[in-house]
Amino acid sequence: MLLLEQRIKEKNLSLTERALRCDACAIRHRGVCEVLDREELLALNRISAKKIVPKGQMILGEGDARTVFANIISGVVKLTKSLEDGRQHIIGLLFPPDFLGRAYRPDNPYFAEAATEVELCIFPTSGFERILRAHPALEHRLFELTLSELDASREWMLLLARKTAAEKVASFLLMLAKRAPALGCPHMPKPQTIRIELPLSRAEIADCLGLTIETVSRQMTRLKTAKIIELLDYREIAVPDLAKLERAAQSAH
Amino acid sequence: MLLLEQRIKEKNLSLTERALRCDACAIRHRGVCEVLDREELLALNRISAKKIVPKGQMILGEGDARTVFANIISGVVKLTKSLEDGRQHIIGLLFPPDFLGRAYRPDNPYFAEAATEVELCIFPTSGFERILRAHPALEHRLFELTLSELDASREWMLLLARKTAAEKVASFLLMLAKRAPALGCPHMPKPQTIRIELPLSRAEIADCLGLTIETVSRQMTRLKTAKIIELLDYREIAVPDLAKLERAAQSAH
DNA sequence: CGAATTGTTGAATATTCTCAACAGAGGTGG
DNA sequence: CCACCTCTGTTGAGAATATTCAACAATTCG
Repeated sequence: MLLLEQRIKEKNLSLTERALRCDACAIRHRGVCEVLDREELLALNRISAKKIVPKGQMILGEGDARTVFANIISGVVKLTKSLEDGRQHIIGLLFPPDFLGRAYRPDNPYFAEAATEVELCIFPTSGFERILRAHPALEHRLFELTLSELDASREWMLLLARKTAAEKVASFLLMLAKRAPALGCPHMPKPQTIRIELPLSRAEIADCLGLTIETVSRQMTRLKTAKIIELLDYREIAVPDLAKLERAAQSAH
Repeated sequence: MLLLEQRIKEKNLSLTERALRCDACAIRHRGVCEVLDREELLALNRISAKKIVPKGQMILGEGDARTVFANIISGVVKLTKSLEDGRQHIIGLLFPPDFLGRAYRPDNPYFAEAATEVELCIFPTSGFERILRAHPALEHRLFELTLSELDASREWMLLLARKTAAEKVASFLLMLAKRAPALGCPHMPKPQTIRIELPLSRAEIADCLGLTIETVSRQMTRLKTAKIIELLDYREIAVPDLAKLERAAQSAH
C-alpha cells in the first residue's frame, strides 16, 4: 500500500525536516493551521501525511466509521448525502484551506469525494482528537470554522428553499467566484473580467442546487444570452461584470 | 425596563439561592448545562437572567449587533433569513434545551423570534464569551452542539433540495414528533397514537419547507385522507402509526 | 357578535422535470 | 491521424408538480 510506505518514509524525517515541510505548505497561514504555534504545528505534523486523491475517488463514506481528518491543500472536495431511492444532494464543497472531517462522532454523516484531483494533509482519527483535546487553541479554531460552515449552510438553505432556477445558477457561479482559487496569478491586480474554472460537471452543479442537469444547462445558456457570463469551455466561464452576476443571483427578473 | 428591574433583583440573590435556582431548572441536566460542574454553573448563573418572551416577539435581529446568548427553557424559537424582496425561510427551530446565539461574530447572522411563548435563560454577550474562553468544558460542549446543528442543517438541505411537497410535510411532522416536547406526561409509556402540537402556523411551516401555504395545506389533507395523520385541530395532529409517517417522509408514492 | 386572521379548496398558470434526440469533447485502437 | 465509441452537455416537446389568484370556511380575538 502506497500510503503505508509513505508513512514509514515520513516517520524517519527529522523534526527540522518536518517543521520545514509545514513552512513550505500552501496553507500554513490559513485554515486550521493559521492559529497554531510552532509546538502545536509540530505535534500535528508528527501524525500527518500528505496524500494525493485522484478525481472521482471516495475519501469518506457516509455512515462509515471515520478514518481520517484532513486539511485540503489543493483541489475541491464534495460532500454528498443521499436518499434511499438514489436522489442525492451535494451538501457542501470544500476548497483549500478547508478542513474535512466530523469530530466527536463515531460515524461519518456524509460521503466525501474528490471533485478534482485533491491534495490532502491527513490525520488519523484518534491521534487528531487527542491533540484536539490537548490544545484548546486548535479546538477553538475548529469551532470557529464550524460556526462559519453552519452560517454558510444556512445561507445555502435559503437558496434551496426560495430562489428560482435562474437565481440558483447565478448564485452558484458567484459562490465559485468568491471561494474557488482564482485563475492566474493571485498577486496580479484583478482584471475586470473574472474567469472561473468550474470544478464540477453539470450533473454535480444540479446536485448542488436541487435542480436537474437540463435546467442547469438551460439557465447557463440563459445567462450567456443575457451577456452576464461567457462560456469559454464546458468547464470554464468568464464574468465580464461581477455586479451583473450579483444582481442575477438576487432576483430572477 | 422590566429586564433591568429583574436583573437588579437577581443580583441580590445569595449564592445558595442561585445554585438552588439552577438545581430546579428544567434543563439543568440537558443542553449546554449538562456538562458543567458546580463552579462553572455558578459562574454562568451569576451573569444569567430569566426572561419570558411572548409569542411573535423578536429576540435577535438579523445583522444586528448581538445582544444576548440564551438557553431555551421552554417554548419554540424560530430562526429566519430573508431575501431583499421579502421571500423568507426558516433556517432552524430551537426547542428546549437548545442554545441560542452565534459566538465569536460581531453581528447576528439570522433573525430569531419566539414562535410560541418562550422562557429563556439569557446571558449578556461579553460576559458569556469571557466565561466560554475560561472554561474549556463549556466551549467544548458548545462545539459539540454546533456540530450537531450542522449535521441537522445538512440533513434539512437534502429535504429542501430533493424531496417532494408530500415528503417535505411528512418529514416536518416527523421532525416535530422527535424533537418537540411530547404532549402529556413524559414518563407515561408511549401510547401507540402520538399527538403532536404544532408550534407553527401553516405559513411558518411553508417557510420551513420552501413551499407555499396552500401546498402545505393540501399535503396535510392528503395525509389525512391517506389516514396517516388525523387533524384534531389546526394546531394539533395525531399520528396513529409512526412507521407510516416515516414511510411517507421517505417516498412520495 | 362581528371583524380580523388563519386555513382550505378550486381553477388556471408557471416553473421545473422527464423523455428524447442530437451535438460536441475526449479517449482508444486500428 | 482518423474512425469510432463513450461520456457530457444542449435543446425541444410534453408532462408533472407546485404556485398564483380567488373564493370561501373556520377560528380567534376584542
